[in-house]
Amino acid sequence: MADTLYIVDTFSLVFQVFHAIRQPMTGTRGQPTNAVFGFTGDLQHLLKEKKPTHIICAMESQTPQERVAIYEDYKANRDEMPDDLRPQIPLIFDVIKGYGIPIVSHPGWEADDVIATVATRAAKAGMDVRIVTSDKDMRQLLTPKIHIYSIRKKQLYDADNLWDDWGVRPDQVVDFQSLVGDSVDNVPGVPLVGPKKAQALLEKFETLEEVLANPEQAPGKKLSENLVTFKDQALMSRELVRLNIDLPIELTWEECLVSVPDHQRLHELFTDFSFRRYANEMETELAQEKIEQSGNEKREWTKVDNDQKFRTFLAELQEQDKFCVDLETTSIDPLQADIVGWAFCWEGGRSFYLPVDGPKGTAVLDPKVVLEAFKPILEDPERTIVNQNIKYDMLVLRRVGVNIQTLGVDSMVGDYLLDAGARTHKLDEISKKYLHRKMIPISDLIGKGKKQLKMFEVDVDDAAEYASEDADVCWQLTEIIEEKLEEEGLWDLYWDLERPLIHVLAEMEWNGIKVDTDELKRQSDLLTTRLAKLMIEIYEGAGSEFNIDSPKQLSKILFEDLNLPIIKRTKTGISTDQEVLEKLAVDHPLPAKIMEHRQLTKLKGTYLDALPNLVNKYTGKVHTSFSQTTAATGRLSSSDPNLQNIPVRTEEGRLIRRAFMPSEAGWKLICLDYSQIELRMLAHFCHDAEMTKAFREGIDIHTAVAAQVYGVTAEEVESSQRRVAKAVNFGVIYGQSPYGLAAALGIPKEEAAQFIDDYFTKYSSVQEFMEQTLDEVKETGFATTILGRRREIAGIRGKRWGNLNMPERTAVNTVIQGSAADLIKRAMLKVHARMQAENHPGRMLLQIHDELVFEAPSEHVDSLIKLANEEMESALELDVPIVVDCKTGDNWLDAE
DNA sequence: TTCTTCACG
DNA sequence: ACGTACGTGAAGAAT
Repeated sequence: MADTLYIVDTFSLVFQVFHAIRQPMTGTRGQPTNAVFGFTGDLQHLLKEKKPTHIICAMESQTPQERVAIYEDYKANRDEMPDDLRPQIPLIFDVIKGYGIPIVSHPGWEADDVIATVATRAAKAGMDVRIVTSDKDMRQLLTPKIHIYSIRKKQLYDADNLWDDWGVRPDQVVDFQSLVGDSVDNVPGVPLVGPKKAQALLEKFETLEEVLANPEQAPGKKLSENLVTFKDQALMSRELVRLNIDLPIELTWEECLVSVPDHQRLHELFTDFSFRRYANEMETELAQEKIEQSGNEKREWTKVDNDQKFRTFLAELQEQDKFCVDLETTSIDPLQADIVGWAFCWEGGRSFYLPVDGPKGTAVLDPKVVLEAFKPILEDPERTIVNQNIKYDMLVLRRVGVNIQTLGVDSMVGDYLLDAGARTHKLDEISKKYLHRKMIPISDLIGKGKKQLKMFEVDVDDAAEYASEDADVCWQLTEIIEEKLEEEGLWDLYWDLERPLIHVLAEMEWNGIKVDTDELKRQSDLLTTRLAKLMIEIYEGAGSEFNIDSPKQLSKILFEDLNLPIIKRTKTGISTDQEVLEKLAVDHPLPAKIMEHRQLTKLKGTYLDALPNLVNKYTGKVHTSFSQTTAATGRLSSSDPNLQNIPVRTEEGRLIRRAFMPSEAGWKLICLDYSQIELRMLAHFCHDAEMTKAFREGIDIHTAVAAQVYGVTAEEVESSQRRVAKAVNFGVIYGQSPYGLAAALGIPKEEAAQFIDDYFTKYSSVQEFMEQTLDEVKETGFATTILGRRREIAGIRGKRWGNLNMPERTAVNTVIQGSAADLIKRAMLKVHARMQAENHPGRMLLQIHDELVFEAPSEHVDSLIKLANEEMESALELDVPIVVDCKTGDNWLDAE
């Protein structure tokens, strides 16, 4: 493959993106950055997608005068550089330099001539040349080796394309343009000659000389005259159009080689410009470089696969008061997983693997003997156990009768506190982050896709290497993370909140919740019937059959066949979401049916039909998995199945809750939920007298706010006013914009802006809290919650409320949502502790952000409510009272 | 694997 | 160009 040189027509591109990106973009100091952003994206596209071997950025010198000497009005029609663009030019230079791309210009000459010279030279040297420009003048350079690349259209342009456009060969372009002229560059040309006439003339006479030599043969009297009158003007135009390919530019191909970008410098620049995504990419690259530099050192590990070795190992384990234990098992679901092997690592970094299962004929230890020997050690409260995601191992062990007592650092949870915003907290990821060490991917052992092996089918030596690396890396990580947590002031949050919470979450997952699969089946069957009918009606209404679940096919029906108006677009097509369908429903009966169909298929597919498959075959219950390390704000998340999003807002969906029930006869479900917890948290942070008063007096907060803003008494507040107040209240928590509020309420943006204004006039303390929060986040780089949980937030700019950007909204919301998450986590610990202390037979089953669900024998319901209520309401001392509402029932529907 | 949509707080 | 109120997880279609 020949080398490929990309020549970037820098200013051509810069002007293009500057005009393409209309909305203002600003960096951390308010400097405009839209053109920098667009240009950076273009460079990245070229480097990543086109993968050139060589690249340069060509531009004109400060004083391009050569052509002005020929024609003083040359480019006189060009606009001055816009004020918003000028300051971006040095920034663009910085970016180009950061990528290590040479900037090439030549005194007195324009970029076009520089490009022509370099391109011609490179083609002669055997390179394939791609000129990145939208400038038509460059077409004269086209050869089999030199093509033009349009970065907007992502298309190459060659002599064939030229023939299609103008009907001339590349060597005729100069003559063609000399005749036609160019208003942009103020090249005069010959009057009356446009592209069509020029093409015809050149087809007949081949060259400009011949055209001018035979003016009488041109069609039309006036045109013939013009060819005589404007002969000199045409010849001068040719001097303007023709590019110089002989500039004495000093440039070696060596300098043009694509090199490794200066990731450090680019990271600094992109952070300064608030290009968050690009900055993150540079960070990843930096980390990658470090890993590649450091390499992996081989660490020692020992396989323990006979009784003799096991006795020796056990004696050593007895000596340890802190160690990492990691299980290799048959399933990622801890409640269905059987142990295949045990990996350990401790002080001194020595690691071990003990297989208890493996391919036929390999030496393994007796699982029962091993388990019995380990049980007292693992259950010894004086010994601290560390690992990555300990909750998993706790549950696997609990199934075989082992209850781990004392937890130390969980590397996953620890990293979550140190770096809440990280994409994941998986072991290989944090290993790269803290140890700069790459790990053996599990796919090396078991493969990937359909024919994955089970862990016990893997060669024991391979399993041993893999497993002991896990334990080894994890041990090192827990040591480092412990130190970091202390340094960062996050140790108490870890030790007193997140660490004990692991026990509570394990307990809840272990408990599981009973679902009535017959009830689910009944409801599913009902929906099947209704859906069948709906489907027929929809096909009739549409006039044809199609896949209703396919947004693409649905768009065709709605917007092509029925010609309904397009309300909004998605990235790849026309939106057909709920909001759109609601608007369309006014014009046509079909959208309403689609909406109903959507709702029912959702209920059926995601809940009614999916849940029975997730019932555990041993317990007959569903055991969700709570993730402690997913939500960047500090909330938990739930999956497999997600029991935090069981329908409740619509009557039909709500019925699904009837299928969730107590797991034993004579027991009840109990739901306790915090009332308006996020708004109370807001009132607490603001120390707002009015809001605090409303909460202390137990007045409905939305009514109270409506009364304040509208200047009426609570009794006079109308339901529409309360609705607006409620939306504004939520808006405050989410970081509202007039746009968002307008969308939520279905009112004009100006009206929404007015409400927000009025709100902040009445509640200036809320505004102060916002501003204070943003100041703090800007200064420290972190949003911090009531218990000191932190989330890194970059790119905070102004603090003008009503026009917040993503980082600002995230910052404010994180403080409120995260503090509410802190509160309920602490409540869970206290409730759990009380239940243990009082030996309460009830069980904690679920947490749904501001709500806890329990089950208990009927006769113990009251004591549970009392206990839980007390602990939840006193979980934290706030400026405002914390109120918990409670309901009980024979199923989740009745208990809501 | 990515996109769109929609269920929850 | 991006996204349009914050935070999640899951399903089905399209790629």
